[in-house]
Amino acid sequence: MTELTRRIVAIIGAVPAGKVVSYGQVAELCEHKGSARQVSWTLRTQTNQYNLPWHRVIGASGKISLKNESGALQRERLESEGVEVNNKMMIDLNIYGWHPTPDIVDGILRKS
DNA sequence: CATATGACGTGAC
DNA sequence: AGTCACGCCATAT
Repeated sequence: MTELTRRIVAIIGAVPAGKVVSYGQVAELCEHKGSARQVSWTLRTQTNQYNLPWHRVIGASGKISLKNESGALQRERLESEGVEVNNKMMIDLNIYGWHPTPDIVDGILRKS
């Protein structure tokens, strides 16, 4: 696995329940701004092996990106931990967005 | 090596 | 707020 993938897994695994992050935000926290698509690729391929809280990752606009059944499942899992999702699959990032401080992020990346 | 493919992001309108 | 055209970048083929 590449260094970027390792970091993405570490960051996503550290998102607290009841909070959400965007794909691009995860990329930025990994010091790979602009690699949002790699975050989605990682989620699609590595989720099972690392038991990641994939449902806490959404689009930058606050909208759940998955469609149909997968999206419905993501919504259920989020609501079950207290995150409000409106009828347009949108989440208020001002309330549920995760904004770790740089030192926290540093610890996460260093520890893994 | 050339294209295609995304669970994306952003600016323009 | 919603659409669109690009830009982005690791993998896949």
